[in-house]
Amino acid sequence: MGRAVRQFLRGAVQLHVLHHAAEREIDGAWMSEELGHHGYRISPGTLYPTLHRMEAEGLLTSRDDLIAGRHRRRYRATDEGRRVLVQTRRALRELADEVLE
Amino acid sequence: MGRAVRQFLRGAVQLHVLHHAAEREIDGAWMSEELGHHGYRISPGTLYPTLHRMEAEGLLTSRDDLIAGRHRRRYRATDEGRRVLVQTRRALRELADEVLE
DNA sequence: GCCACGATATCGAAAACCGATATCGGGAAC
DNA sequence: GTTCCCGATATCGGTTTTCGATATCGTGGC
Repeated sequence: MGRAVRQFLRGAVQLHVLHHAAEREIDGAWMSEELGHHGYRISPGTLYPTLHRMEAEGLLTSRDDLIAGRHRRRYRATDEGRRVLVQTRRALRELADEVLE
Repeated sequence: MGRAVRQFLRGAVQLHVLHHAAEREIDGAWMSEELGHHGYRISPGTLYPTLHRMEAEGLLTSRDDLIAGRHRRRYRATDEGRRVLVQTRRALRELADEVLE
């Protein structure tokens, strides 16, 4: 897959995160696997800072969950995150309308 | 508009460029205006290096056109650029299918 | 106590982004 | 024909983001 396609997918990572985090609690490992299924191949060194940024911007909240001894940081979308999700979906819809026949 | 939306749009800039450059000759100024109409607000310091990169990667070819005295670099998509356009459209379609309703 | 594990966090280098500024060539003014 | 202006493109320095690789951290098994 070319750089241009990867760059497009990278821009969509936050949309993907918000989409799932608005439905249920997610964590980094699950998100990494989920994105992998869609061919996103995002590295931990990109994914985790992205989650931190989104939390710092108020799009996500997190709590530290202990599961079978191992701790997982679980994220949910905030109200602001849901607003941004709506905006980004609208941008996606417009893009699709213009670029797909 | 938030950073997350802008980041999504930025990832789509190359898709937009390929979409138009596959139909007709484009130049930086026209592309900048066209993107502006869709709320993209990309700065020259990003747009021009992006066009250069895409040409260096073989997605675009350019010729230096003189129009009313001013020279404009006009771009067209290459065959490789069209292939990447198809791939990126496919990625967009899958994304829309997953994230919209 | 010590080690292996899995998830998360962080590191340093490379790439990309940005606003601002420089360049460049012809037209207009005079 | 010299000077100034204008618009498009190119480039600059600083900041942000990405990346693979590696470190950290807490628990359970031994």
